[in-house]
Amino acid sequence: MDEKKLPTQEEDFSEWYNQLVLRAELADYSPVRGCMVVRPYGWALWENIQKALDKRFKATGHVNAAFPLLIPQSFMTKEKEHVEGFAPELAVVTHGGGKELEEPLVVRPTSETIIGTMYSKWIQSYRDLPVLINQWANVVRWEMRTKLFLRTLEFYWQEGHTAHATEQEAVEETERMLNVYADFAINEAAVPVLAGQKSESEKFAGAKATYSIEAMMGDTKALQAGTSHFLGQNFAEAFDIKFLDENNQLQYCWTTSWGVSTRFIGAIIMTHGDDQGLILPPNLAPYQVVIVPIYRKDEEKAAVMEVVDRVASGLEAVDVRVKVDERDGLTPGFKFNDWEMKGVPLRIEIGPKDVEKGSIALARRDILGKSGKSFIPLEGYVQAVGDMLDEIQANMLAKATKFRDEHIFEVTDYESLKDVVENKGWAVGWWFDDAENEAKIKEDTRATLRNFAPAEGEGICFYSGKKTNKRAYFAKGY
RNA sequence: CGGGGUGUAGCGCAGUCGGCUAGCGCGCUGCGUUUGGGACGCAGAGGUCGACGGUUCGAGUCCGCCCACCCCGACCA
Repeated sequence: MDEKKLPTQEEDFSEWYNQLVLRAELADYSPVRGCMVVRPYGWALWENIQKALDKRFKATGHVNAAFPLLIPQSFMTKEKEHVEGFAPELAVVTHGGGKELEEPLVVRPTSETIIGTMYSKWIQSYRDLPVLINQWANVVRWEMRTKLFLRTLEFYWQEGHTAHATEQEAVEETERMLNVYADFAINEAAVPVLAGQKSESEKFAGAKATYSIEAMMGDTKALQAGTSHFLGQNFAEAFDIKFLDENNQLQYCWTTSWGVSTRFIGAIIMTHGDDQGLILPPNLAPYQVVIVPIYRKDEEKAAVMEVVDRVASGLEAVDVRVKVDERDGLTPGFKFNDWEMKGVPLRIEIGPKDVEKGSIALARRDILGKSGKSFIPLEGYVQAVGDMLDEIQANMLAKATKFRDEHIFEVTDYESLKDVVENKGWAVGWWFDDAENEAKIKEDTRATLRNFAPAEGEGICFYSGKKTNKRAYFAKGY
């Protein structure tokens, strides 16, 4: 095996992913099976995701708080569907301080129960509503098969939990946050997503309705990249979250919850990455620009570094995230490959020839080779680099959107659905909503109903032949 | 939990029929020459051969049991 190169996506997409995560230094395996260590470069990416989302949460009126990691086991059993959904994947703490606990504690797999408990205490009146809280946290779900970022025993996420006076408000909140996620995915991560409602069988344990954003990965499999749940009054009833309305009537609240996790990093990797490594969208990349200095002798080094420092500080002054690769003893060629593996959107090369000519060389990560390379005069480089980053961001979205659209196929009968999900990508078609039929398709093809698609008018279900006003996407998923 | 596979240096691996001092590549350290697409030379450091038990004059190698991890299925943000 050539250790310098990744396996290609073509020959083994899964192995390409595994090795890329390790070699780009995003994450590493932990001593505990199924857990992951997020390395500084991966965490920096997560921090940028956090910033972009958090800004949107604040802009829509939410505030952050922190709820505890440990939850009394009994809390988990209060909402019937919630227990059933999560029972198989709970980690339970039975001992503390050297003694067996009277009541075991579960490590949160999500926080509806503990937050619901607190909300019942905090909410008395319609004047207390709505409550719009988010928390950034880690959660634990005991998964059987794990994969870095996509499915690990412990993962990091944000979970928003809101309580409202009316059903309509809660439904609006659910949709608002779904749109926030879609906006974030498209405009920050350059990951085109399809937002829609999940089917009954795919919805969150305890929810009335679940919505998701679905992204297409480079192997055409689907990845649920974010979810938003309308919880109705299920949790309000289970946790006694009540308020007095304007008419002095006691009512249950309507609640929602919504989350995006470190899994989203997997979505970025598999949406944009190529055989050379990661390709990160400029808006989220830990380093937007890397500068590789080139020189032979010490005199050259001094002259080159003078320009390098000037270029770097000029960019930093307008908040471009810049890394100067000053590592000694590595050839420029090695550094080019190294930063390509790490997905830095734009590379600037500065050598003696550039110093002499008063220019710098730009190489964009989204277009490899000569066609992605350009030489610009030092004069006005700040503007040029900024424009280039914008262009890369836009190009990445356009490319990913084109790829996705080319791999979605309209189906009108079951045979063509089978062919599409097996060989081509995603299928979309008229679907008469029926859980049994959905299960049969899943069993037959291993493809699942990802979410419902926008539909106008009526059509004939590709499976049952029944008249329906719904359309749905089907695909194999992660 | 079912099926398959692998455990030898930080990583990837070789180690023949049981044989004496366990090797190779990458990486790592030092020095020198290099540096515009994955540099080279020289000198070094680094090992409870997954664990336990057995067979044997002798076990990385054969036998037994255990453990861990990976891949494929059932479940999943």
